[in-house]
Order: sequence, then structure tokens, then C-alpha cells
Amino acid sequence: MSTTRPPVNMSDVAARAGVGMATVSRALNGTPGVSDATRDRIRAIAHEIGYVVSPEASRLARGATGRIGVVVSHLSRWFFAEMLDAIETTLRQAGHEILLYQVPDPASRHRFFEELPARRKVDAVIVVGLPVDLREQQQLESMGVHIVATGGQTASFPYVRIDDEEASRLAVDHLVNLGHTRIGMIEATSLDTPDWPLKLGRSEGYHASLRAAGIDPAPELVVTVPWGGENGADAMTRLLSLRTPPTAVFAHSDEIALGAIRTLRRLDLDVPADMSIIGIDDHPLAALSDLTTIAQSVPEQGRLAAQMTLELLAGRESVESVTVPVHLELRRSTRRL
Amino acid sequence: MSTTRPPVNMSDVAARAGVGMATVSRALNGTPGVSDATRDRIRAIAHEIGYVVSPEASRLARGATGRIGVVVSHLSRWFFAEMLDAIETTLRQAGHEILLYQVPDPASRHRFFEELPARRKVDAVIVVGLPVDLREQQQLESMGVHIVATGGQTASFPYVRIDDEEASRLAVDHLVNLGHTRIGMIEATSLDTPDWPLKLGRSEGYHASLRAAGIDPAPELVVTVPWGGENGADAMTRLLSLRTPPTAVFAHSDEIALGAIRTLRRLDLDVPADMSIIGIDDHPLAALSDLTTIAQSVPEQGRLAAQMTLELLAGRESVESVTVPVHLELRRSTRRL
DNA sequence: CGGCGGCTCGGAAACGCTTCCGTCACATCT
DNA sequence: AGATGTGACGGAAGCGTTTCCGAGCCGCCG
Repeated sequence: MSTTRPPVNMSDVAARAGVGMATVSRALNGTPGVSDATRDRIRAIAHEIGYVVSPEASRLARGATGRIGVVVSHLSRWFFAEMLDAIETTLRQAGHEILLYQVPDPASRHRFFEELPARRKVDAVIVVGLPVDLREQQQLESMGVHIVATGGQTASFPYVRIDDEEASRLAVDHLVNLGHTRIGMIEATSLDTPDWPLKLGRSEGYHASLRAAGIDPAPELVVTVPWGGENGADAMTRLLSLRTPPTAVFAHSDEIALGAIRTLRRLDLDVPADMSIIGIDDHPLAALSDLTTIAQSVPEQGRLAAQMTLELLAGRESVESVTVPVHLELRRSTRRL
Repeated sequence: MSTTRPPVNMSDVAARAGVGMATVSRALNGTPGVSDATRDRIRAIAHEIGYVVSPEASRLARGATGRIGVVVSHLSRWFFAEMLDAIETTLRQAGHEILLYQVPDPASRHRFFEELPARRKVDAVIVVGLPVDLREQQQLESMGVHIVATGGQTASFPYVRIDDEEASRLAVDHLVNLGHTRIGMIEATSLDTPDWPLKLGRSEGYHASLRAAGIDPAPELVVTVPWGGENGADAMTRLLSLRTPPTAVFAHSDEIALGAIRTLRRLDLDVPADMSIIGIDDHPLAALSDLTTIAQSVPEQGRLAAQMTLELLAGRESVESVTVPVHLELRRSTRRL
């Protein structure tokens, strides 16, 4: 098949440039101790004969991997993909590589931490949308790998997140301000880590808002389903079958909300005339569906997480966790009662 | 901060087991030449003292990276994320690691191939939704890295894709069968690689279908916009401002279609009563929007691409490209005229 | 009973780089 | 002018594995 290249090593460059390997190494790495002239010449030669340092060898000698592991639960979901996008961009700009791990279920998650696939393979790990328990944390830290979390977890290590309770409060406040009093909530749980309900305080925010408005939360108005649009649709059906259905619904996320809307549409119920719906996320398709939502900037969160990781790697002893703001994105799925 | 572990090396295991390093290496790698008893003992010891081989050193000595690069244009888009999901899963199962590269614009794409970031860092590259020109291909192959493409490109190297022309034909045939004769098309181009129009034969399919039905394609009925839901919405506006607007529209993708639908909804036009819409993809939110579409299995394509890569790596001289089937997913956005 | 083949296993040479040290030449200071 | 400092650069020792080769060892055949 392809003619595998004749290996080109650093010594070849050295020979060609008439200098020692040490100098080549310094020249290529930008390490001081080489005259500019020599450096340029070496670089030119390296480029000319298509030489690139072997990362394996380099890392072995250097002792660091230059890689950052990103652990994600569900690549195919918008939130995670968007996050990964931002992380990738930031990290690559900083010259790091990202090693991707998808950990969709408890089993593989356990395996990940147990078999330590990350061991020595990465300098740090960014965990997105995944709980990390204390033991796992210590496991990683004892190997000297830093951890940063994003997408839900608050922890003793640095994280970036939104204030889920506030986001929910904002959403429900909006509904309340519109005159609604019978407000339903579709709460989602993570399918794979049921131990770690996706609520994250979202139902707390819901209740807090109602309480603040002097509305007594009716238990039957909050229905809990596994995450996913289809389940959002089902939840809406359940809400509609109540003796007194709500006049507005706060959905755990935009995907859930979109599912709920489909149920309404199929029943020929108009949004927002017959029912107000609000979600959380500002999924790109929320805009296309005219869905009012609480927007959070996922790219921002990804960028921050990546930056925090870089700082940790740069030796900063500790970096502060951050909570990014959310805001109401008013569209056409909610209306005054 | 964390107590960085005292490095544990293979020699430690060897000492502890009272054998030579060579034996430890063999034992741990499953290489023959070690008695089962010894092998078990060594493995136990390794596990006990928490030893894991250093991938750097291993690879350096072995000469292969064990990694596969995945080059993606837009992580945050459903199609790519879904694809990556499947690829990751398949590859990891096979014990490979995936090194992620995002190449959003021509500049970074050029850089990727030019600086050969993949050089020696990966054994193979899976390119998703990206054109690879001949020079770039040769560049990679000359370094001995295999290439597999998916998500659009047909090439001289192995690829997996759908038949875009057939998909389009299916879509338009459906509209024709419903009695529509004035059928519009919203064609999308890639924002970043305008040289590589995203049409991929989709407009050919459109025209072919019309021609087969004896319908004369009116040029003004196909509008071309950059990829994206918002642009789909704009395109719909343009289509509606025609002297004689179409009665049905074939959209390049579901996202585009969803954008088009928003325009219609805002204008109080009913889908499908006033306008039939069909897309391509079967985006998860298409189901939530009751959008009729031509479904393609992205996970399937990802899985196949990954498998082909594995076969290549396993030494199979050549693997055959595959075209996965598509089918009409009938929902509620199209209707008999 | 000697010899031979097959297993196990150990020594040590790569693998390709980084980096510590030390050398050298030259400029600067006294 | 001699002493000293400074910047460039080379030699070579690792970094932690893999793997080639060869050395024991045991069982079995003739």
C-alpha cells in the first residue's frame, strides 16, 4: 500500500544543519539558548524535509503528556456537543490535544475510573455532565491529574456551571408574571445515572418561585420523566389528563419543552394561546421553534472550563469555580393568561 | 496540593515478582512466552501496586500510536456529534483512543493538513464532513496513516455515505406523489467551504425527480443559502415572495426545514395545510416537530466508518466503501395537494 | 544415557527525544 | 592584557517499554 515514509529523525535534521541534536531540540521547542540565526535555519531545514518531533518520544523524555482528557456522557446531545466544541477550540489554541472519553452508562463510568484509562495518558480531565464521587476524585488526584467539572456538578474541585435554581426561578417567575397560577413542571432525570437526578435544583427553583408568589404548589403538577423529547411529550399528555390541567408548563430543558409542544400541537392546542411553555437552554432549535427559554451560554461555559484547566496545568494552585449568568429569552411560546 | 504518586515502573513490578522486565512486559501484553502461573502472578502484583504501563514509553518502543484521529468540521451540529458518538463508541470498544480535531474553517483545515498535527500522533484518520483533496490525501498516506471518510465525501479512499441524490429523489418523489407540481427547494452550502457546496448531489436528485415526473423545474424555485436554520427561515421567506409560490418545499436538511416552518408559522400559514415541507436527516427534533423527512442512520454510518478504519489498521489492504440506505419517514408536515 | 527441541525467562539494545553539564569562543571589565 | 562573564552549542544520560537473542532447563526420543 502506501510507501511508508523513511523515518526522519531529529538527528537527520541535526546532521543536515551541522549542529547537535540538543540544539535542534532547543530550536524547535523555542527553548532559549540558540541564536536566532541558527534557530531559523534549523526550522527551515526541519520544514523542508518534513520533520516533526515524535510526540511519544518527546513526552516520554519530558514527562508530561500534553493531553487533556474530556469525559462526556452523551456526545450526541446538543448540550454536550456544544460544550465539547468550545473546549476543543480553547484547548487546541493553547496547543493541547484532547483525548475523548464517552461514558454513557454507570458501567462504563465505573470502568473509566477503575481502570484508570486516563492514567498517565492525560495531564488533566474535564468532566462534563457527570458526577464524580469523592473516591474517584481522589483516585485522579493521587495520580496528579487535575479535574475540572462542568455541566452540572458542584464539587470540591473547580467547576463551571449555571445556577440551576435561579434559572428555574427565572422561568417560573416569568410565567407567574404573565398571570399564570396553575403552573406545571416537567422534571427530567438522567437516564443512566438515576442516582444523580438531573434536577440539580431545578425543581427547587420552581417551588421557590411559586412560594414567593404565594402560590401553593400542587404536587400533581410536577411530573418526572427520564430525559428526552419523547418523554417530554408523554409528560405533557399526563399533565393534560389532570382534572385541572395547568395553563403553563415549565420544562426542564428545551428538548423536553419541544416534546411537550408536539403533544399540544397534535391535540390542536395552540401554543401559547392554550398553553404557555418555557424551557431552559436556548437550544438552537428553540429559536426555530419560537420557544421562550432561559438561555445559558454553553460555549462560554466550555471556554471557561478549558481555561481553568489550563491555569491548573500552568501551576496555579487553585482556581475559582464560576457560575455563569442566564437570562430570559423571550419568544412566542408564553403568553399572558 | 495532591501528593503526586511515587512513580511505579515496570522494573518495580519485575523486582517484586522476582523476574526480568521482559517477562513483565510479555505478561502484561499477553505476548506468548510466559507460563500462565507467572503471568497471573505478575498481573496480580501489577494490579496490587497499581501499575499501568506508560503509554508514551510503550508506543515509543512499539512504534505505533494506538490512536485514531477524528477530524470534524462542526462538533456542535447534530450530524457530526451523532457521528462522533458512534465512532467513539466503536473505536473505544476496540481498545483505541480517539484524538479529536475540530476543523471549522478553511484556515484551520489547511493548518491541519499542513502542519500535519496528526503526524505520528495517530495511526489513522477518520474525516467527517470534510473534503480532502488529493494533495492532502497523499500527504497523509505518505506518512502511513490510513484515511476513511464519512459524511459527504466520495473519494479514492474508503468512505461511507448515503446516496444524496437518491435521498433527494425520494423526498421530491414523495411530494410529487402527493400531487404537488410546484415544488421548491432550499439548497444549503457549507459556510466555510463554499468551494465544497453541501449540495452533494441533492439538487441533482431534485431535478431528476421533477424531470421524471414530467415537471419542468422553475429556476426561481430553488434558493440557495448558507447552512443553518435561520437561513432556512429566510429562504422560505424568499420562496413565499415569489409571484407563484410553491405548494411544497424540499429542504436540504431538517434544520433548514425547521427554519422554513418557523417562517410559515409566523405568517400563520399551516403546515401541511398550506405548505408541505420535507427535510433530510431525521434529526431527533424532527420527530418532535412532526417533520416528514428522509431518514439516514448516522450512528450506523459512524459505526461503519470506525469498523473500516479498524480493518485497515488490521492490515486489510483495502476495504470497500459503503453507501447506507435511506428511507422516507412519514410524519405530518406533508400532505396531498 | 546423551542429545535435542521446546518453553521460560533475562540481558540489553533500541525507540526518539529532552535536558543537565560542560566546553568554547568571544566580548567586557579592571 | 589578563580575568571573568555570557551566550551558543555538543555530549550523553536518561525517560519506560518492547523485543531480539541467547541461556538455562526439562522431557523425550533413539
